[in-house]
Amino acid sequence: MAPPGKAQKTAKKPAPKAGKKSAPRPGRPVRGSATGRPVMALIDLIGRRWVLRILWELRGAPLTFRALQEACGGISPSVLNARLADLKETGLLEHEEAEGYRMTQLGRELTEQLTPLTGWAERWARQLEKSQKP
Amino acid sequence: MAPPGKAQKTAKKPAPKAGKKSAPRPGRPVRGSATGRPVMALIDLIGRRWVLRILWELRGAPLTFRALQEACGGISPSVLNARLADLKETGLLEHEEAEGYRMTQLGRELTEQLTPLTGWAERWARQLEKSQKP
DNA sequence: TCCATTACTACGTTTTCAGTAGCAAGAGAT
DNA sequence: ATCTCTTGCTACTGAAAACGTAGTAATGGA
Repeated sequence: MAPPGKAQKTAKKPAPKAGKKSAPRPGRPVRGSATGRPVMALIDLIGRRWVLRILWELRGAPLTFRALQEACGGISPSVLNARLADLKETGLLEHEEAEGYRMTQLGRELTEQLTPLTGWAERWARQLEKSQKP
Repeated sequence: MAPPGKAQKTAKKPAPKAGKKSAPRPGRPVRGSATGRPVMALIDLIGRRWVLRILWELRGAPLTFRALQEACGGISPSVLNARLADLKETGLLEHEEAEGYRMTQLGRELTEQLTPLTGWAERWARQLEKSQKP
């Protein structure tokens, strides 16, 4: 066991005392990594539920809040709103009165990197079929 | 702007009634999408907490359970084990006595598609710095 | 035998998400 | 002005997931 003798009194953490959460971003410690390396922040961000899906649904045209909610199969508005706040805060998307939520340039670059995953997913599906019901 | 008459579906899900969870996989309905499209299964899978991180940590050499746990900054063993089960079940990684957990060929192809995200994350970091403290 | 390591499992606490209801603001029609 | 509709949310409760720690069985030396 690595950490030496500090196990006797199980003192609790009394005051994390965070009033508000903010999105993971480069330069700050994130879940499971204190280095602040940008790729770790990205992994933390897009590893949160719905984030990837939201980006995916917005890869084409902008969508309004309600349209996006429907596109995501009825995601609850509280969670959707929280994720949208994260994505706005990290500069991946923005809200315009007329059109709704849309990708920023940066966001578009990210989703462009993600589109080839479709191809991989197809191969994955074929492979699983083969090994599953042969 | 908004699609008209199909916003008010009051479809309820009264009986989740699942004895056991299984990983999202192509061909089956996943969270927020009933179509079974492979890319949706992928989005669901890697949008789960720690999945992307685990893949990331295994992109180089295989790691034992403990080494992986440490690499992920002290992820709890119950969650790690659950995620490893998901990833084994979906054919992305496998466990070998001697070396520990290692990517399958398919898994390696996926992580190879993900590595360029490092570059994007660097640009993201620079952009956020600029717009933050100008 | 004792000690260390590995791969987990159990379980109580904390955090996050789901699901539904509802509200304030704006636009158009009457 | 009022009525109705849409939009973008907020509030609240209950369920699910993750956290964190302890502990167990199996294996391998010294």
